[in-house]
Amino acid sequence: MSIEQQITGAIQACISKLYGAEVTTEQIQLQKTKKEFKGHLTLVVFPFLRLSKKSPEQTAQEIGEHLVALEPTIAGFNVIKGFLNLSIVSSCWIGLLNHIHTQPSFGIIPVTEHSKLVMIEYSSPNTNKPLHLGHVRNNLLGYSLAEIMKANGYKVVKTNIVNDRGIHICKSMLAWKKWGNGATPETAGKKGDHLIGDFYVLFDKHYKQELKELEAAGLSKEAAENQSVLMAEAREMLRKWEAGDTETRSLWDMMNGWVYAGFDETYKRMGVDFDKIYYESETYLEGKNEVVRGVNEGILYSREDGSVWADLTADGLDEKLLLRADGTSVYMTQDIGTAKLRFDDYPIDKMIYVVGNEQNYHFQVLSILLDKLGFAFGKGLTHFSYGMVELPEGKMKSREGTVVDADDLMEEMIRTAHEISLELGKLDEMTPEEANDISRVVGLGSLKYFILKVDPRKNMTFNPKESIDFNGNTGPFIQYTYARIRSVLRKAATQGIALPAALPLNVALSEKEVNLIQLLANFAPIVQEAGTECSPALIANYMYELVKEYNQFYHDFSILREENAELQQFRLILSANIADVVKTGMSLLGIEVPERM
RNA sequence: GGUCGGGUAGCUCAGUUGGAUAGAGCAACAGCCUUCUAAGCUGUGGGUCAAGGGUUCGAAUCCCUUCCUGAUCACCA
Repeated sequence: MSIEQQITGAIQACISKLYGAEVTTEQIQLQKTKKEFKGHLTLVVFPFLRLSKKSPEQTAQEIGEHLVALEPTIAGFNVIKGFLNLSIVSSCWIGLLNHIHTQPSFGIIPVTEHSKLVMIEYSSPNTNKPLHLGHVRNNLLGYSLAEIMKANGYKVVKTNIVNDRGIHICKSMLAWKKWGNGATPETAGKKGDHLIGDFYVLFDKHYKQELKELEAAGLSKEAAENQSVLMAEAREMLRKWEAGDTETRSLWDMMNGWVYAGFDETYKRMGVDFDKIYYESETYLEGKNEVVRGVNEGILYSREDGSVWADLTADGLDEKLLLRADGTSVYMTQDIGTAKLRFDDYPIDKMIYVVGNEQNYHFQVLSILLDKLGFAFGKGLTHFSYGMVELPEGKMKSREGTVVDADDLMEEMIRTAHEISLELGKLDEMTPEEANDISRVVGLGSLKYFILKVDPRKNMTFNPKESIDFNGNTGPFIQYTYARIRSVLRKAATQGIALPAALPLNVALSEKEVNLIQLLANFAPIVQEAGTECSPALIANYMYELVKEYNQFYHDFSILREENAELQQFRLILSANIADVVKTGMSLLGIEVPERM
């Protein structure tokens, strides 16, 4: 039983005795006492005024007096307006720390055979250009959410649906054929995804030029687009691809292979991975059968031209096309097919799509359609909708060359971390390997934390000109705190200080120390909330609060120089547990922590 | 125009089922290394929580109106 539960019970008994009324635990607002006030837990007494028929101060006063008499764990109280601040005896807090200390899981729920299975789709890139900052946010959120769901006791399958077919891929292929001179990643000295991205841009450049010339010859914009030879060739290539033309397919295989090798490198650098990858080229025909079934069952309808539609006006939405007149699929149809495939492949209890908020409408429709088509999982699908990453000038635009490349960004962060570490003399006694590894951990930690600390639902601003900070509310600040604690613990070990399995309860604690125990105990509920709210940011902000508090403690109190042996042991155990929670919490964000930095 | 988000300090962001004097970081200024790592700690200044109304003992938080802003409303994905 937690301290809060114990106190809540005492308050219930107290209200019952004082006012002869039974109140539910929901009616008891017991919260952590604000820093400015004395005490540990605060009861808001306003809801009880109609019972006491007295002023807030008098009510708080009499409840306080009864509580102290009734509940031995309450050492004292003070009243400010309608707030009853309770002080809990030190032994209670040490008991709580002992409890945390002997439970290495920190509230992480183990995954068992009977755990529910959640599939998380994230990343989902196109194979015609390298990953950029938008993908970085997606990947970090997806990976972190997967870790958080695992910590909440779910079996997790991380999945990626690669958009590897379509007109955009053909554009890159065509440009390579026309102007590539047989370039490969090796001959060009470039990652495959970047090479393909360059050809995609090259196609666009030539296409624009062609349009300009046609328009100069007096054609309207629309007519020029219709007469474009380049676009016609790209479309022809797509037709050949769909017909299974051997030459087109092998070119496609080769070029996609380059892209995948590039993506793999980026994913590896970023520290994200997948359990199952779906390729659109293998799934895009799947939805059609479901749609045809939907027509037969009268859920969907055909028009005279043969196209198939869903009427969603009853749900307050529009009509939605599912099959074109020529029988080909659209995006929605493919997603229906992919969903079916996935549920055939895995016993999925919950499906989460990590996709930008620009597709809110799409997923609203998808959920309704899957439900109408009789898929039990349709209604319950979660669209983890996150906001855009914007530059100070607004959205990233590939045409204006303002797209922030994922590989460049990571390298830049690692390089900056290396420079700063050098300047601070942190790398002085390290081997080059150690120095590089710490730079990598710190640089990526900074980037990841910067992105994950923001509420995922909100758009966020990234200024490429101002490099991401390493001071203040940042990843390195949290990593640094961890490294400091580890350093103290190493020193304690060399001094032969042994730590007991449990601390004696009679050590007197400072407010700061109690505060830290309270924060530690908060980790488990935060992890839970991060899962239900789909918000790694909750964990990030908790981490910051915890280490900020710890750094103040570290500054104000000494650990190894403390002469009282029991107090010293208490501080070491407190510190060790904070380090463990930091490590665990950061791992839920996909961020590593260094032993020294 | 319809639908759905967002608007908190100069900048980037927190702010729990409605609770106390709205908090951090960055930037600016002023301090703290003979002591467990100064990527740290302490202090100063900085706010009409977009505006107005309502509910309430109590509103940044809930409701209504208005303003600004973003996304979406494709036979693109």
